[in-house]
Amino acid sequence: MIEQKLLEKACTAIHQLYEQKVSQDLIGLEKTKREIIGDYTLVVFPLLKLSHKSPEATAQEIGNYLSQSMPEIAEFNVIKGFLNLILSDKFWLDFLKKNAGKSQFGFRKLRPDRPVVLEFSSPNTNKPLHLGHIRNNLLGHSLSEILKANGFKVIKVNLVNDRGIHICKSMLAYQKWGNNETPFAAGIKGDHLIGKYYVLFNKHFRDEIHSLMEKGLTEEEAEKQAPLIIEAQEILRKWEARDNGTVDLWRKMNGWVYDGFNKTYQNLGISFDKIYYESNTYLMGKELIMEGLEREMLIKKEDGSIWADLRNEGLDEKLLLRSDGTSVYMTQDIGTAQLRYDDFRPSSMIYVVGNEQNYHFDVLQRILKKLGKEYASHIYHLSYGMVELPQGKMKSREGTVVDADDLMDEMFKTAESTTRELGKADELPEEESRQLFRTIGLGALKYFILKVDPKKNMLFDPKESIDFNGNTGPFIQYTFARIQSLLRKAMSSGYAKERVQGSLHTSLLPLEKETIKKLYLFPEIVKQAGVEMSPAIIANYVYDLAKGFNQFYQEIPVLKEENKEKFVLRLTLVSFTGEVIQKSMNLLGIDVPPKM
RNA sequence: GGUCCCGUAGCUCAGCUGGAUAGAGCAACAGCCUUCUAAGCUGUGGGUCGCGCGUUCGAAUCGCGCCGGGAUCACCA
Repeated sequence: MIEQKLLEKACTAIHQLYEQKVSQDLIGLEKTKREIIGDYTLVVFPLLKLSHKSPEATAQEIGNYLSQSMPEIAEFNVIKGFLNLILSDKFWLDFLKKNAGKSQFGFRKLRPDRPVVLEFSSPNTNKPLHLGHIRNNLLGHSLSEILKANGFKVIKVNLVNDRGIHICKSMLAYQKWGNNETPFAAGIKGDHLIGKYYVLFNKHFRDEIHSLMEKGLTEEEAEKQAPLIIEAQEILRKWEARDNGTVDLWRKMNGWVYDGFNKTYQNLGISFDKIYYESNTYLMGKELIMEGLEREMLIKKEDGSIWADLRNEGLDEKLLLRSDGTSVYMTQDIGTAQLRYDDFRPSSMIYVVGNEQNYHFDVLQRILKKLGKEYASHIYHLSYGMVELPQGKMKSREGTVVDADDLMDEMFKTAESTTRELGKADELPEEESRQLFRTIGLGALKYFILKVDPKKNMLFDPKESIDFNGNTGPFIQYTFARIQSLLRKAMSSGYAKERVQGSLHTSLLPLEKETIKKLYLFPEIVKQAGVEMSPAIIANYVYDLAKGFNQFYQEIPVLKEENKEKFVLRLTLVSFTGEVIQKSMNLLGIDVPPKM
């Protein structure tokens, strides 16, 4: 990387010129602002106490030294104490020649380390997936691709919350009002069918609460005494006691949900290497807790409940097993962590889970540490923000959710109508058109979500459909399609054969250089996205690249260029840009179409 | 109340490991298709970077204090 070399040389320069040792962190090196001529800018202000000269003089002296000792530097200028370095066209051309067409460009070789276990999705089995889950799934999938690009072996795992009071509510409602309905007979996806009964339960539950409150109970009392919740709790007890009928129903209904989830996952284009079920992992959790109790890492209260005492860490006590011996959410997460560790001996375990669970993961990590698990310090919670609607947070029970399947269907339809309006599907065969609408619709949706910093809450307004113009997935896909079209034409012209042999000795136009500089950034962007676990960094980068390329494309002819060197340069630049756009989009889990 | 997160153009978002006149897109307005795909390109207008104080040669960026919004603190998940 040229930045590193510039920094080292700058240190040497200071040492030579001012006889002072200097560490690299004191030197500010950054990309030159767009309005100013230059490629890299060295900020000299922090160096003035070493040079004892004016900013201008210092910049001038360092500039002289650097341009003499580095052939890559063609010239430099000094503006207001900023030293702007201009690299030679040859440097950029060499970079282009060396990396264009290289399939590994920007990606690290596989490290010998142990794998990374990445958990995402983690749905409850009582309702279908919604937009919040989409964000989770897209982040998880993209992150796995980004980590792979950074040389990690990644194991994608899903933890299905298949047991607990929530599924019992759906089961109860189904028993009462289901008439043995099946997804097949009803003609709806299994997860939606179960969701229907979950909503039904809550509707009747609310009714019961209201009538109890009219009889003088407080809301809190009513919520505990309503017959429906008592019946649901009874189902949970039967389930834990392995009651045959209950377990059979549970199995049947969960099976429907899995079929539904699998369709949604497939539609979204995501997959897992291993699926854990809470109904299995909570037992391991119990075991670990009993073990921790024996070794006096945990405490037991008089009523028999078991707790972790975190008060000397500034937190409170945390319940791990109820007085009746049943487990809570934390119980199974402890078990799951251990199972994962035993299964894969990972170097780290990443959890993609919403920021509403920040406290939970903080506590989980501390408890595992308390239990003496060394892997506790290698747990990372990728805490992402909520997707909010204009009226606030999505709430399943209040019906204010954007359903994942509906949203995808809507995206496909919008993609279709927009594409047809533009007349772009006219010559495509039916099957290809269908594929294209999917690619574009998903591209718009995925990019819309992934371009936002994962940590931040984001807003989705269902009334305003997701855009296809401007800073969007389709914009980038379109740029890629134009590139492919141009390359196809070049191939048929016969010139293309000379592409690789071209010596590329020519000068660069500003728009050419701008694009090359953006391509040069790609490896660093991939690395940064990995370190920060942020697909948004890739998304914003590839938009910038596509935007810049479109300016180039608009202003500078490629196929009509008669100078062979320039033709070869531009064609190389075009195909390389296509490669990097494709790689970037794939890191986001987005496909790019050959035509659109 | 304790802890944590957020507050940048009318709207959605970048920029935040301190650096030069704070950037995109959408929306509005004005241009560009006998030239490689106009889902594109160019231009105009639009900002007390929530407020105040501090650190610094230099603060949207760091620190402190307010104001506003959100999350969380369950024998829920």
